[in-house]
Amino acid sequence: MKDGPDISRIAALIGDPARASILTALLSGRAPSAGELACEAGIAPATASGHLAQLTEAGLIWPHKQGRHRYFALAGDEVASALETLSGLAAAKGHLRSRPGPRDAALREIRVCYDHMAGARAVAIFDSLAARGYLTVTREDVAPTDRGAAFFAGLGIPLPRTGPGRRPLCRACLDWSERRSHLAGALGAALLTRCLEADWLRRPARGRHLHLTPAGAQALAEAFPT
Amino acid sequence: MKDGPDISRIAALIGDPARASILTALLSGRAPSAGELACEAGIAPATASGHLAQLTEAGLIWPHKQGRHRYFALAGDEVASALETLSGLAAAKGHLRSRPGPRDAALREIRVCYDHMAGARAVAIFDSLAARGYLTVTREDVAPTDRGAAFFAGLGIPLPRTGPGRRPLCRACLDWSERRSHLAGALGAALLTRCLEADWLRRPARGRHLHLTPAGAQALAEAFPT
DNA sequence: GAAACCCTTCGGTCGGGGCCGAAACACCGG
DNA sequence: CCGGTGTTTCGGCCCCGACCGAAGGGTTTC
Repeated sequence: MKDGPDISRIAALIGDPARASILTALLSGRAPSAGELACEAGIAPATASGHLAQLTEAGLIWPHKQGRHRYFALAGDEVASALETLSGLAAAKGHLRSRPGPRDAALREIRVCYDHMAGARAVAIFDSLAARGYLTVTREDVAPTDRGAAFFAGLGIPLPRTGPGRRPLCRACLDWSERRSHLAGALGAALLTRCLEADWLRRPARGRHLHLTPAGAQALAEAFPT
Repeated sequence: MKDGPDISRIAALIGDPARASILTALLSGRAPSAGELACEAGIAPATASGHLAQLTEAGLIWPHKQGRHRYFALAGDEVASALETLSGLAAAKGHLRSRPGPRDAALREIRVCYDHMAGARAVAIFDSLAARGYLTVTREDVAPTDRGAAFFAGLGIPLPRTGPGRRPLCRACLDWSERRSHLAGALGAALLTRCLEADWLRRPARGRHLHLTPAGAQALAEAFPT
């Protein structure tokens, strides 16, 4: 009914919570893969694929295919500036993210992030590893030390193989509830797998929750002292 | 899933076509009533009322009650700037409004706007009135001259009464298809009523279209020469 | 007080679109 | 050629929310 550019089409794209999560994740300047973005938004890869297709077709993001992966970045600074302007407006009007609810508390404690652990407990594990010299943590990179490799072997986790075309061994993933890093990458995935297999953690049929068993609480406290 | 302001809530508000129409209408700086905004967005008053409540609660617009009417304005320049930024982004990405279709052409020629005429024909009438000195048009106001009053009386349209609490006699309404003003207000409404009653125009049961009868085409051409 | 007018609330309908699981498709390494 | 992995397509479910008609407050004019 109005002339001019169709403001509602683009606003509707940003208006979906999952797509907004994707866009704000891209606002950091990184170029994550489709799967990582799905994890970030808390949705299944299939759903994320649909969202990414919409955003790509609208010209808001640019895909960059490389091997099996597809990495995404914001299409330009015009997009970034529009997102920032909206953020400023939202902040000015006092519309903050959902305040913590009852089940939100459990999520903040421990949950699945893609294929590794996240939440307060995961951050504590990361800190413990770093404090005892099992990980070398730089601004850009995370790697296990020799002593760290031995420590993981003692937990029944041999270091996953590394190489070109394979998944990075370690990554630092920013935890949204803690605003600090937890362990991601192939090693983070192996750690979660080990915890599930040892029945330290159980994952419900649905959702991102993780249930910490009593045995798991004790084992994790011993393995990762503060 | 992310911290920070909830960008998606506000974007979702702007993302609905009806609400976007309302907001862009307010972007002109006018303060239309709820009914006018409903007309602008092409929705029923009941629906518009719901949208306006949402926008008000979100702090994007400010209501101003006056008598039976409720007028609305944008809540501030932050809102306006966010809308403009989105417009710019939409334009840059080539997302224009629906391209003119077959029935869109008819709408651009002549249509109903609330309770008066709009479109190319309505703009031509407005220009004709102004050119012949029947209307005094200032930047802020429109008013009929004495000669204009006589002219309208000759058409069978006595000047509607004016006064406090009553509808403004004349208003200039910006035409979206022509980007110029047409005659609104009580006088504009009376003109449309006269045209319908003289069977110069017919309005279908639904939609904003107006059908110009042959007699109407002749009568309007005589009454409002270019 | 009655009537006209503007706006809102309420109930109910309905369509769009987000979501997931499963399967198909691409790509890599062996 | 064959598993492992990342991504997309497909089919179907389901819920949110936009929409309208009708009825109910408020307000102004006669």
